[in-house]
Amino acid sequence: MAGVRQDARTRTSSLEVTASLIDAALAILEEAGLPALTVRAVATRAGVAPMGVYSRFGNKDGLLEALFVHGFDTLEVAIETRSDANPLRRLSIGCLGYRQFAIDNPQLYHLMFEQMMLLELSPESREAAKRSFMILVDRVQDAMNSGDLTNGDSTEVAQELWSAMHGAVSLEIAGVHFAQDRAANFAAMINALIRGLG
Amino acid sequence: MAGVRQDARTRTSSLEVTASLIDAALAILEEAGLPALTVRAVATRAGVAPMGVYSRFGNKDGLLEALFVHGFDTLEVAIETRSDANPLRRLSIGCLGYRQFAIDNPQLYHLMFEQMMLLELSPESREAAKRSFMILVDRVQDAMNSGDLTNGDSTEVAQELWSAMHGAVSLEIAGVHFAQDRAANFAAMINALIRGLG
DNA sequence: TCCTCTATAGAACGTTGTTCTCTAGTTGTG
DNA sequence: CACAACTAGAGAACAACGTTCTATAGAGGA
Repeated sequence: MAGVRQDARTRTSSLEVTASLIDAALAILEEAGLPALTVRAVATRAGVAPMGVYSRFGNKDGLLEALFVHGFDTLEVAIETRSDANPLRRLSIGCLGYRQFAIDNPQLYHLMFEQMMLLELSPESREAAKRSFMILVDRVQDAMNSGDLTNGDSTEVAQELWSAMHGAVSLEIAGVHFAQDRAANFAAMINALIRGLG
Repeated sequence: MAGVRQDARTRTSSLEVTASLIDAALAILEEAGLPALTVRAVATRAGVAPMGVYSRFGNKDGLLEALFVHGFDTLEVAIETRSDANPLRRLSIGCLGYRQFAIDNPQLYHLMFEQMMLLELSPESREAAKRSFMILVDRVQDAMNSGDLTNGDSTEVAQELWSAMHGAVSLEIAGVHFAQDRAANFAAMINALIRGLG
C-alpha cells in the first residue's frame, strides 16, 4: 500500500509520492465520498504533509484534475473492445463497458464530470477525455462503413450515444432512476437509439 | 427586489425572509457559480444574518434542498405542454422545453442533480423531482395509447428519454460536447430514440 | 406600560484550502 | 570522506468557510 510513513520527518522517495497521493485520493473518494476528500486527509493517508499536494499539483484543483485524467485513462480501457465481426455488437459491448466503469467507480465518475463544470481544465486534460470519446467515434464509424448504421457524421452520432450513456449512468449513480432493472433499461435505451439511428 | 435591509438590527418581516434567501441564493448561483454560494453571501444579500439560514433551513444543505425543489417546480412548468393532436410532437416539444430550462439555468440545473448524489434528500423533495418525471411518463403513455409508440411500460420508456436528455444537457452545460450544433444534436438524439422505440 | 417570549445580530469555534518559514535531506565539489 | 550550497517538505500560521452560542431587539398579551 502506498503511503507507509517510515518515520516522522523523513524525506519520502520523491518519485512515488505523486502516485501515492493519487492512490490515497482515489481510496478516500470511493470509501468516504467527495466531502471527505480534503487536502489534509489525502496527504496524511499518503504519508506526507499537506504541502506535498501543493508542490506536486499546485493546489487541490490540480489534484482533482489528476484524478480526472486518471479516471478517463481508466475509462478508455473500460470501453475498449477487441475486434468483432459485427460492428454493432462491438459498439454495444463498449457501451456496456462504459456503464460498468461508472457503476464500479461511482464517486470517481461523478467527480470527472463535476470537474468539467466547476474548474477550468488544461487542454492536456481535455485531451484525455477526448481520447475516450474518439474510441466511441471509431466504433460508430466502423458500423457506418459496414452499412450497419446509416452513413453520416460519426462524431455527431457518437455524441448522441455518449449523451444518452452519460445521462443514464449519472441518474443511476445518483439514485434517481425509476426503471425496474437499470442495466436492462440502459441496454434497451442503447438498442433503441442504435435502431433509431438506422 | 427582496432583501432590502431597512436598518441595522431591525427585525425583518418573517414571511418574506425565506423567499428572500432563496431568491438571493438563486441570484448568486447564476451570477457567480456554486463556490460563491456561501451562507454568509446568501444571508448578506437577503439582508439577514447567517443565522437566518439555519433557523429556516436547518443548515446549508437545507437551503440547497430548497433550491432543488424550486428548480424542479420550475422544470415542471418548462416541460409542460398544451394538448396537441399529435402526441409525438407534444412529447418532442416537452423535451425541447427540458433542454431550454437547463440552458437558461445551467448552474441551477447542475445543482439539482448534484444534490441527488451528495446529500440525502427528504421524501418530499424527491417527490418534487418525480412530479417532473411523471409529466414525461404521461406524454409517453399518450403516444402509446394513440399507437405512435409501441405499447409497453411507459415508465421504462420515459426513463430512457430522461436519461438521454439529462446526459445531453449535462455535457452541453459542462462544455464537453463535440457536436457542431448542440441544439440540433439534442433534437436528432431525441428523434432517433423515439424512432427506435417504434 | 410593563413583562414575557421568540427570533436573530454578531461574536466565536472548529475545519477547510492555502501560504510561509525553517530545517532536514540531498547533491555537487574538494 | 568532509564540507557547503541547494531543494523539498514538515509544521505552524492565516483567511474564509459552515456552524454554534449568547445576549438583545422586537412582538404580543396583561
